[in-house]
Amino acid sequence: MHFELELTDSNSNARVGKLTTDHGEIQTPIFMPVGTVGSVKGVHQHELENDIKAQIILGNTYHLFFRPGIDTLEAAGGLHQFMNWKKPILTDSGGFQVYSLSKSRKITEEGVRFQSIYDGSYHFFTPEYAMDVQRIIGGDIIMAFDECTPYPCDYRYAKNSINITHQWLDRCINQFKNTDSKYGYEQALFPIVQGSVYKDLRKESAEYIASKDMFGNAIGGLSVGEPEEEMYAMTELVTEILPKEKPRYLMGVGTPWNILEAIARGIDMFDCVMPSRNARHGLLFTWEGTINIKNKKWEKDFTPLDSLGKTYVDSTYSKAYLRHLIKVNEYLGIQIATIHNLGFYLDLVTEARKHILDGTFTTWKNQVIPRLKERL
RNA sequence: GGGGAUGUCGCAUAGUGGCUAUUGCAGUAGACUGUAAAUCUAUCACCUUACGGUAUCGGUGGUUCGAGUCCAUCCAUCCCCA
Repeated sequence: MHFELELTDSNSNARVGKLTTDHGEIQTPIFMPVGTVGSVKGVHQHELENDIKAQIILGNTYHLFFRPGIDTLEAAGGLHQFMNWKKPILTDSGGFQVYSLSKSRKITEEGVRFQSIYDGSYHFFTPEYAMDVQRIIGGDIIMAFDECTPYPCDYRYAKNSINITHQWLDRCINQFKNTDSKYGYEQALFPIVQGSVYKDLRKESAEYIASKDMFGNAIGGLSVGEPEEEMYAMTELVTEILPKEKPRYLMGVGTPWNILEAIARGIDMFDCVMPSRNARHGLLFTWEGTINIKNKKWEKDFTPLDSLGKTYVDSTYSKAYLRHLIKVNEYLGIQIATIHNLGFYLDLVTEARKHILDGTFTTWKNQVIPRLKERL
């Protein structure tokens, strides 16, 4: 795997780069659609590649571990083969699910004991096991097993938590180095910075993570409910510490404007459920603002779904038609909305990339954000 | 012509004497940030920004301290027999 930093903006920390994996190249900054259980909900792999123009997607260790299970995934030859997605995949470690799903979980230095949401069975995940499972799933990029702290989170808890996350990281790295890829292509392990909204903890964590000299680095524990300003401040602080020549991934972010602000602070990779989930719920992101397509005002609006949108659904279907499909619960409505939103997110980062390259990023960003925030 | 049944807020429903008439759907709006989410929340008779107020169970009349619920009658719809 190889990352080439092509250019850094002169007016901001925004960067353009190219990440090369055994499953192809990724132009950064990039948005990675989330495909939790072996599918990006509502769309075909064909649409993902050709219409949305996704360059890499996510899979989730926690959910895939339970369904279909690692035996099936291994027998299938890994997730790429199983789902017939030939481009890169990144898998999350399950650390976030242990935080967001388990009511009864016990975190110790050894690992996490938690109850499955599917059948109530008890499981014990360790950093080593999280690596093993991710070897089997076979993502090109795999994530360290971390603890994602909630917001708000008191200082003592956050401080203790980064210690555990850091210890776990060492064990992840050991296990990662002591095992091999199962399917003949390279996998890269990304460690994760934590530290809640505390500057000194973020700094300490970022320095620790940077010292591990891994292929790329991630920032976790943000966009969990904290004010946007805090999220930006933490991102800024951490990106100043993380090495410039390695890709930086801000986990779970975010709104279109969050993404542009984070790009300005030196982030290269994003993932978020928002475009795909909100599509299913009828909320569309466009260059002119967000649209709640379920609103009565679109009932007889036969103009194109998104006149500035670049996917074929944007010009093929009208707002009134999509509103109708969503209102009557037709699957096609979800499919169209998801293609639109994910297509828009990919267009967003592509435009950002262009503007970084031609030196107009900051002006463009400041111009476009107020419009993105409009409610149509 | 004879006999029977049923009428509850757009639709469908619960409710045989007692406190704010139930629930679902539809409608209207809101939420959603490393996805247990095609989900969740609010609202959903009328007036009021709100607090709050006024109604209401096909119509009318009656019994009762009190009626969606009991009685009479009318109206509407459906079914059966001629």
